[in-house]
Amino acid sequence: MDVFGESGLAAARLEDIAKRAGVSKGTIYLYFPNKETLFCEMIRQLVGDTIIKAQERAIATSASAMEQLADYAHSVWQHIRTPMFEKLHRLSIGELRNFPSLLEFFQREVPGRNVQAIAGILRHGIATGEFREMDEMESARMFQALILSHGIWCAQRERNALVAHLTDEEVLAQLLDFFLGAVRKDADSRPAAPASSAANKA
Amino acid sequence: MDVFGESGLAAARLEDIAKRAGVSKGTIYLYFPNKETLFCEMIRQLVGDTIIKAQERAIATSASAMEQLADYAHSVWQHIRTPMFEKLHRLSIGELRNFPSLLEFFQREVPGRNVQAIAGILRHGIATGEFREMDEMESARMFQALILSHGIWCAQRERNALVAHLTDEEVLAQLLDFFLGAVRKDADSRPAAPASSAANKA
DNA sequence: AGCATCTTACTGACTGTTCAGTTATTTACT
DNA sequence: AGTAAATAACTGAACAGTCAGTAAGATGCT
Repeated sequence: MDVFGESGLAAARLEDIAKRAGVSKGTIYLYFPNKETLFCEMIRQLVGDTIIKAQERAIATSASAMEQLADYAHSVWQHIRTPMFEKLHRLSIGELRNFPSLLEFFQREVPGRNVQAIAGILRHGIATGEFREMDEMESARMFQALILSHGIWCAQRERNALVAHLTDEEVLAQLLDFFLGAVRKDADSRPAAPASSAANKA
Repeated sequence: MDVFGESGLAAARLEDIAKRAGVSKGTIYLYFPNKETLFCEMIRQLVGDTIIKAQERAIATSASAMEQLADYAHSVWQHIRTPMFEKLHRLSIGELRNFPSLLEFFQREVPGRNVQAIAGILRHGIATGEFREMDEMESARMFQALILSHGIWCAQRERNALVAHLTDEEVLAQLLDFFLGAVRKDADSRPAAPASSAANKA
């Protein structure tokens, strides 16, 4: 990942990978038929690791939904802000479109699982009355969109004026705040039903 | 862009670019000293085009802030959903980190300008009382995060379960709905019926 | 135990190919 | 004729992938 993540699939040199792994180039070919397969196996492995880490993000179901959400967001944010995730994401954008099944796998397992988890918390919050009525999958997707974009921007903070003046903590706090503002049940509930989201006129 | 966008900087073949441009490879070297420069000039050119297109997104200042926002979102969404933008974005993620000044330029001119424009609309809406008090740059950034992530997901709709079941129009309507829910002033006299009619004016 | 054979893991020099960049030549226009 | 623009054939470096060879241990035989 050090090497692929630095230069992408095409520009990465197998000798560099071998050196980084402490073996010779020939050895790689004892385990992988070619460069592409090595690349794909690496992605698969790392996505696997990510899944395991995600499963460790235990949700304290005793807490309020808002606390659960904050905890979970914090945990996801920490993961998104690792160099590892940044590389994985960059490769998934730049290279994985040439490996459609792998892209599908990545999308299903990484953002997909996140959205599921968030949706679960939202559902809980709706049940307890902390959150307004809504399509929880839809809102969870919104959350994922917010946290992912901000993670990417923060990864290049010094080149990105949008977040250059903010710390990681501030960014997370802002997006949590914004999201909570959108899902929290306020003093008076609004008439806009969740089913009215414009799927009708089509 | 057809060729670079398909394979990235390293894997793109100059002969393919020449063929696509209807010239021979040598001709390219009459205009560009090398492959990297050609690539950078292309990005610069396309970002320039994007800026011009963005400036054409006239805002009818007579309309309500909510209508302005819906119109602007619609226009930005149309742009984000072009193959052109998808490629530009993919390259900006995958390749531009090796050209820091170019990345900075891209970030400033593309998402930066968008956020500025949205912030302007929000400011207007706050002044007219349509929107609640807020940091409008912050909220505009949230909007950008929402629309950008969804644009990327929709570009690979068939490989991405998050949006596979939704049309472009539905996605846009959902995210506008969500965003408006977060910035709209609540307890006031809001026209309840057309709240979700953002995408179906046409 | 001593020795021989087999096996596994690895190496790195080598090969063939691909392709960025160059140059000698042709084309087209004034 | 002169010259600017374009070409197509060429060159050389980089590099993916190969393979003959090495080394270290395991197995088996006396």
